[in-house]
Amino acid sequence: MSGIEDVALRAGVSKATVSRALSGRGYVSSVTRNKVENAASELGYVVSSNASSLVTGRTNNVGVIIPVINQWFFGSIIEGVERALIERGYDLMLYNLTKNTEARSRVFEYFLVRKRVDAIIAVTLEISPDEAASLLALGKPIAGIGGPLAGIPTLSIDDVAAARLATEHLIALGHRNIMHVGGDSAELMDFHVHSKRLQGFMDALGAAGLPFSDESYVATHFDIPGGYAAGKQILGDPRRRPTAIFAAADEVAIGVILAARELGISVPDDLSVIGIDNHPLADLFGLTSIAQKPAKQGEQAVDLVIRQLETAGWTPPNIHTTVPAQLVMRSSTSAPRAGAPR
Amino acid sequence: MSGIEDVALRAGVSKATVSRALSGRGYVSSVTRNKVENAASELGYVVSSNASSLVTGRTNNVGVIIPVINQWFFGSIIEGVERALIERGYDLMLYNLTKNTEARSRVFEYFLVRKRVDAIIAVTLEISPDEAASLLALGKPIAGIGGPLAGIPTLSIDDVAAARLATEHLIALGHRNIMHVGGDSAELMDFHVHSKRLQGFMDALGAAGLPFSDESYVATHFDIPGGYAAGKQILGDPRRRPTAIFAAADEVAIGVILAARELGISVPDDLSVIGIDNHPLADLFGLTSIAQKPAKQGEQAVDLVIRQLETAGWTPPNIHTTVPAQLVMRSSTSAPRAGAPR
DNA sequence: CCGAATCCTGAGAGCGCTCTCGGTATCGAA
DNA sequence: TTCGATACCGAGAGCGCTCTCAGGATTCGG
Repeated sequence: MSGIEDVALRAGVSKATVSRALSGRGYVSSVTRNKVENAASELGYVVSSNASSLVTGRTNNVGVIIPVINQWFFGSIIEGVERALIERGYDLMLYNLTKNTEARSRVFEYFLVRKRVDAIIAVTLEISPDEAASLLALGKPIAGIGGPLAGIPTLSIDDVAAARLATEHLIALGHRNIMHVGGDSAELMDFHVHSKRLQGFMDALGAAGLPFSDESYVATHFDIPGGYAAGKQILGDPRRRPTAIFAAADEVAIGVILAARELGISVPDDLSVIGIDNHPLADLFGLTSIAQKPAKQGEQAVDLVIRQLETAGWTPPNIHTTVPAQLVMRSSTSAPRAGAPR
Repeated sequence: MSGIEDVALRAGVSKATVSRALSGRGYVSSVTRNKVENAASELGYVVSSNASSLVTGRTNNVGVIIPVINQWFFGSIIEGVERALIERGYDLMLYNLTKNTEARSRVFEYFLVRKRVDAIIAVTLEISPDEAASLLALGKPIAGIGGPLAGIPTLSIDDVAAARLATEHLIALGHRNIMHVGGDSAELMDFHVHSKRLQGFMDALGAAGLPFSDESYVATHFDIPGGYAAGKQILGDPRRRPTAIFAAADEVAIGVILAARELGISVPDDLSVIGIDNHPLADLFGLTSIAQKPAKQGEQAVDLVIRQLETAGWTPPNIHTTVPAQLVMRSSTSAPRAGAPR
């Protein structure tokens, strides 16, 4: 591996000039720049990012902490973040922070601290005050997806509003007997998503003068099998059956639809179903949904940290930014059957 | 940020001793080690990995190149790789290498080369000879998932054998009219998976003396909607309808099942369906499948590169390793109906 | 035509570590 | 006692860059 010295020699200039020519910082005549570039490519030279980081203090790495990878929402975020980072010349260091406390503390105490990243993007991170403090103490730009999170700029859809929007859609269609299938709030990785979506559901019911009881709500796993199980449970008893279900996520909604189909319950004739996310499978199931774009949220989070990094003194304007979420109507929702129980 | 000097001062020892104490290399008395550790934690000191990398030449980073993130197979690999890397003290740098040639060449020419990673794990990477050469030229340990790939140790299930196993299962049940729904071989990211699974299908048919024609095979997108579309197409015409379908992946198989349900075709009574992967949703759909464990493959790939990194002179024994794949029987396959068309 | 501003380049210090090398202390075997 | 092996520690070189600083060349307005 050839070093900067070799390039300098070959180009007949000094190390300093090579550095300037290749990094684009400082004055270099175009003639010299060409010489240097030629020499560099002839030697297959490429700057050692370690050496350069050592003096500049910049690593050109951004750490991403994420609780799950293998789920549409999270996978999309990673894709968005990666794309945006590479485009700007940064590398992505991935930390999959599960509930596992051992690996967890390891990441916090060991990896993130080692001056390996310039900034951190934390995705739906449910962190303890200690952990938050240690993140902040790094003095590095941080952005969160989810939130709000004390002291950290975050962005997400307005979960309460989205849930209310979904519920209101059902109410507007004429439904009066609506149930909610949400996430299990015992699950760590939720950033209070579950409780907020439940809240929005309750708000909408309340505003419409509809009753809410324990019977109006079922918690389950946040995936298709979870929705399926909940669907089977809810729809099993014909007399209790609601005319509409608001699922807290499209995966859950799809599970509900599958359960309904299996029970011979027609969607939307016998049962309307709405979810949140606008998952790629929503189309296949004709699922009405509240759309959000996690990949875009990832890009925005990158913006947030990179801007802090590159424009001195800039700090994010709001502590929490709400990104848009809109109703996408498909065929899983309609007015309840005329003779439906109320 | 305090440096090693500060710790040395506070502990009353030299920089060299601090380095030894903290890195665990070389002789340090336990008394001294304690002093150093205390001083370090009191100061909140943590070694600069850049400075250390600069002299050791090791970054403790492993680059992972992967074509997709948001799919079960790939997401699981990332999870497995990440877990295994963190456990061993390495960080994961993620490069999502799509077909997009711009970002692609960027990763190859710019990122990977910059001495930022100690090793590379390439997942189902369909690379050009040039790209392969540039990877090898880095002189860094590489492992691939998929393959085989010239000059690079790889690991994967035996796709031909897995496909044959799936097909043989159908044949053994008595099916004679079997179709295959596979991936579109025009898609870049496939490492010839599609053609290999088709091959295994053909092999099995041939061995059983069953005919293969253009009609025996449909290519589609490698996901649930793709399987659904293919299913609709295949199952639409009752007279052409096979008694069994071998789908090249569980997502595709699930799509086929959904299509069948919609057409009122009973699985497995009217149609047997088998896939490959043992996807988490396979259970929900009762899908018989050939199981593989991508997360484990990820861990094995990590093993491969880390061992090369840490045990001098060690090189991977085989150029390509086959990992096991087994039949998992569920309820989507059975003997064909007695009066079924042959 | 002169001084100031601008452009271009090189010498060399130093980023924060690790590692070699040499020196001292300890200890068991000869 | 002597000697070699082993344990422990410090001084200082150097990893491969970037950046400051100083100096020379060039341009330009007055």
